[in-house]
Amino acid sequence: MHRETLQRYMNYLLLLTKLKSEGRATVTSDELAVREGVTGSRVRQDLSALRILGKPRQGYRIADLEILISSMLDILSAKPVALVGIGNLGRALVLSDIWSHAGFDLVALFDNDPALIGTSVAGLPVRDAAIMERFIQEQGIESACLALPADKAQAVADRLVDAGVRALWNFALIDLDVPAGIIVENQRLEQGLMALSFRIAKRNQDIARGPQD
Amino acid sequence: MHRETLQRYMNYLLLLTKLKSEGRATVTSDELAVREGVTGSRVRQDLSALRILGKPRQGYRIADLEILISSMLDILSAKPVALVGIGNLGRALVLSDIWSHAGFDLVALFDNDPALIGTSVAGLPVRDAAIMERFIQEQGIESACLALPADKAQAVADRLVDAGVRALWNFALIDLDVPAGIIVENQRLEQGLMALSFRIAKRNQDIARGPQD
DNA sequence: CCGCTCTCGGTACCCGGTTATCGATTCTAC
DNA sequence: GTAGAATCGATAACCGGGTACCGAGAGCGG
Repeated sequence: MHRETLQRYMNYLLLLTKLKSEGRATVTSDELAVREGVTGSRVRQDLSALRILGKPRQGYRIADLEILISSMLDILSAKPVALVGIGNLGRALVLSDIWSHAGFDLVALFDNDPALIGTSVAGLPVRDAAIMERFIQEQGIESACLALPADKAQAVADRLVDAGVRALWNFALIDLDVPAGIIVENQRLEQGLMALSFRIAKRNQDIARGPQD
Repeated sequence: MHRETLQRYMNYLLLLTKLKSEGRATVTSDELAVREGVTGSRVRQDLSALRILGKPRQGYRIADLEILISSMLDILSAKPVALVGIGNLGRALVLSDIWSHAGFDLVALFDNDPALIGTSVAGLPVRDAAIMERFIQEQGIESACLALPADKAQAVADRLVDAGVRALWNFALIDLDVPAGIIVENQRLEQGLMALSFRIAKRNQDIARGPQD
């Protein structure tokens, strides 16, 4: 599945949550399509791929969509995950509610700063990074989040993989080098900002060239 | 230009920086291609679109690529940008070096927490959100970053747009409703984590189905 | 009960992104 | 200087995601 398709599913889910909160029970393919800048045909194909059936003149049942998309993304489970690096970014992530929304259960925090070790964030103790491997092995944790400076990320990633972690969510701006089969999802904040820069430049060019085109 | 193409350019840039730091002066299309999981043909077309010329048996000059890709993304400029919301995420962003790397100059911080107003982060004073509109108008700031809870983001976005901001980098997990012509770049951390969840589920399925396929 | 309308499900088509291919060019080796 | 290898630039072929279209079924109005 292509990244863009996956993103559409996630956006459907976001929109469904909003619709449900408004009391809606069903939604048509065209409604979902407009928000994504895509046609109803595409939405129907997306949903058809998940074996979701709608009804003519009614649309799709929102509850069904939520369950099926969620289970495809496997965000209803509670995969244990560790977070390494309790800086500002790490703390922001700990305090957010994204973990459960994405099927994870944040169970451990690690840092190597003596001033932080032993403190708590959102009820979770910050543990000494020195015991990281042992803890991860004992708990059978297979996912980890790296909220570290770029120069420390590779070394920590190596240690995590050795300890049994098989999926990494990486915020450091480097290309992690990991063995085959280990999943790395890079969250490149910088790229979002660069994309914004590009879009601004493009808009300004377009305006300069022909405002009414 | 499609999002994926844009991302390739940004990844080229990231790799070029790394290569340059290793002392390399030129790079071949195939080298760039491998990292992106794409063919040399595609890279050559990407670069050709920027009117970048390479030389047979040598490749492309890294310095040229950097300049041309950077100027396409307009990341060599220093567009003033304001950041609203000095929580953990906001602080992490202030302290990062992404702004200059993406062609922005972080010039103002805003929050409405009296305990924060007047303090400094990375040398920048946190200003009272009450004077946000005036400051932005006076300084001619056209870009802003929203590092706020979802329930406050829309209201702040409205105020910013009224004050003249025309591009938003939004970390709140909502679809901002803005007038036509205003650019919104959503940085959905949640989606990165969901994508990781999906990829883990998919890998586990693949392994269960046929390890050697 | 009978059309009418709306929306789904499936199919065919289209377009653009990706790959493959080939001639052209330049560097290396001898 | 010449042969050979490597790599670019351009073009053609391919492929798959996206769209358009059409028939079918479900609700609505009379």
